[in-house]
Amino acid sequence: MGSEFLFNRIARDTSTKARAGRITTAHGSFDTPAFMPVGTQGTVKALTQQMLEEAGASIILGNTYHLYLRPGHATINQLGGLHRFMSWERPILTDSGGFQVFSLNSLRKLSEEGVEFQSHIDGSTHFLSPERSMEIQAALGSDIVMAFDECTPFPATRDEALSSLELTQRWARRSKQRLRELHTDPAAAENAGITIVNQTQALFGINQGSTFLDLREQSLEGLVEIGFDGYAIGGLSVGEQKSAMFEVVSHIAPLMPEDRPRYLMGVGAPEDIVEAVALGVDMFDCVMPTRNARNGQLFTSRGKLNIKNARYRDDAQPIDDACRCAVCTRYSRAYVRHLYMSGEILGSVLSSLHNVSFYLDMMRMMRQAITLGTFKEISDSFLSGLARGLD
RNA sequence: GCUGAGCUGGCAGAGUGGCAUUGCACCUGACUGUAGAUCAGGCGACCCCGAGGGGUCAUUGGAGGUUCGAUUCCUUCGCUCAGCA
Repeated sequence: MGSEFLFNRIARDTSTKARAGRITTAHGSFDTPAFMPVGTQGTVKALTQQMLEEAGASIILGNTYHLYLRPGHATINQLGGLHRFMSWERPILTDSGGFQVFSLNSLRKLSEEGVEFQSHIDGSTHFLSPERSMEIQAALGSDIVMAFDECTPFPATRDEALSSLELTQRWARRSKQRLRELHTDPAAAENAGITIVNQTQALFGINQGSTFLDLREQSLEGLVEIGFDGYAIGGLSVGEQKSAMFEVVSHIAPLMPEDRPRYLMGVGAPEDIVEAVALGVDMFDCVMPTRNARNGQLFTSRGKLNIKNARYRDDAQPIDDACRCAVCTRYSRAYVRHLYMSGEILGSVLSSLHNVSFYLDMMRMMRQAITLGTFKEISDSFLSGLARGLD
């Protein structure tokens, strides 16, 4: 594993820690800093794969937990893996199920071995472990596999954070061992009932430690010792203050191996992503553009806008006149609002397309600025635009 | 014309002597590795302030009555619907 997974650094900003690069996988390459739209159940909600391609999505997320429960990883494996199943030939990263261990905590029982949990769909009992998560992700054939971790709940005492990160550490080692085994020992895959559909799956380890900076360092050292293709910062945006989140990112990101991708999991709002790019983060994912779109909240270069507000009833302007996405070049705010007020599906479709396009354009803008050496000016101006508001 | 059933917020629809319930619609807000096309709050008028609330008045088709107190009971008028002439 990892033989065809590459991270090439292309440019580095001099006034910040921002960096631009290119990641190569078995399903092609994508440029960083990158935003990965979240497609939990084999679909980025409300968008077709063609829309995603046209909006410029170069990698998307899938989820181990959800796809394991439905339709089942064996089914997807038999159909040729997740790429073929959902007809998406660009890279895919799969989350390990670790986040569901956190968000579905009322339905689970945690042990050293793994997590016993009840399906949120039908209440049936299942067991997820590092080994099981690797089997599922191998069956799905994603290009980037995430180690099975425990997303430490917030708030956590220092002792809780420590024992949580140590568990994540042991699970990280087991994840690596099992994924390697599945890839190098044909009998192992066969015994697990799966076919290896992607020979070059990269594996990322996940940094934990809550808001304790020394624990974050301890976690990172342990992960680097095991050795991963990339490193993720997990356990943030789980209820802590934003200042605490950036304290962690600004401390730990620069300590992460320079020659490996750095991935900040679950973040975030546009301004959060810009700030994290400036701290040297390469990859992001977040449900915000898609979930908020379905709930009528749209992102613009002048801050966010709730399209359901009465003030947009007669507004002939595009959602964002600075946006050149397929929605903004064709439809008015009044029309999109009408779709929402009427409960029409197209409202969610157009809003999701706009929000995802907005995020992807923002990433493109930052990549270009880093390469041209203008990141500081461009990002400052972008942030002040967001803060200016629509009035 | 007779008989019966009704009339409650923008709409629908509970309540049957003591704070007018709920849904829809409408108005806001929230959402960060998706148990979420979800959730939360507001929704008669006017006034006050320390911005958290506080106060006054009105209100269940109209008018009257009984009662400490009426959406609820009584009288009457109006309107709607159904059946019968």
